[in-house]
Amino acid sequence: MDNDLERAVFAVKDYDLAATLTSGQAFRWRLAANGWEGVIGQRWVRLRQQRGDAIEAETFGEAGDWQWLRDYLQVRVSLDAVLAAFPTDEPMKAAVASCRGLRLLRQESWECLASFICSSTKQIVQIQQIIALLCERFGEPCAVPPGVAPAWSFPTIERLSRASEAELRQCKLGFRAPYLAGTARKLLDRAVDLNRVANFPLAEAREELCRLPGVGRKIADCALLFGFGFEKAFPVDVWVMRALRQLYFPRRRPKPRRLRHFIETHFGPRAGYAQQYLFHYIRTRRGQEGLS
DNA sequence: GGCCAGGCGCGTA
DNA sequence: TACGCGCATGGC
Repeated sequence: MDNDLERAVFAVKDYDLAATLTSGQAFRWRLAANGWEGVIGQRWVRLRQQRGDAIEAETFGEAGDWQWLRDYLQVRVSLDAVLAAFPTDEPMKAAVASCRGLRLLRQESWECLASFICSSTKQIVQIQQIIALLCERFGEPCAVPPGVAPAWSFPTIERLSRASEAELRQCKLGFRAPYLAGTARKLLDRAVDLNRVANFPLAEAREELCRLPGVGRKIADCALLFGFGFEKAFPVDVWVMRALRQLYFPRRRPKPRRLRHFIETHFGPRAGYAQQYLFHYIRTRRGQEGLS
């Protein structure tokens, strides 16, 4: 194998790489001395934003035509087109103004689903720790340049289905351990087939994912949005719920039914992007404007 | 030391 | 359909 550092540069517009990689959709990116280091598929990758209008990428070994990275970063998506699909209300304007350039990534579906099974009632830092442990223990080592921290691929369905609950608990999964193991086994048995889910309409895709242990509506929506490309999926976690209540229903108590209807009708065909802006906005304005 | 974290599953009203 | 609770673990 020809182990060389290969490099490419992608022209981008309205792309905030740092905000995107740290926005709670992917959990394997670390800021090192020479840029953001992570793993995509079996490849170690380093990314750097050059000024505002380019992303420089390096990998170690065969990079091929780099389409795998264009897909992951979604560099061809026009942010203008995304923002044009948003509602024009004040909360959305404020959310976009707070972080223009925030993007959605397109991750591998199994890794994305498994990552979010690990995420319930955990802070982002802890999710990163759990996933790092899983990769180190059950993944395969990646080729990395000399002097760079070791890196591992995300564990396969097959490998995690063979992991015992005790082994998973050692990765700090806690009560999520049987969920992750159970989901891996069900996928291995083809009781649920992720390749088929990709071609379903949103509601059916969600229903199918919810048949997996540890996967409810929120985690299903995260996987559908970040791992399958369903742009209308709108994951509601505690932060997004907080944003919706404070920004759209102040001093009211919308019932769950009403809230779901609002979400499905208000945010348009790219609601998932809108959700990501609201998530980032409410999390970063904590402590400001007297809001708790 | 108490509260909270990119929730889910299950029991109950 | 809508709550309430337990479930591990760690950051603040």
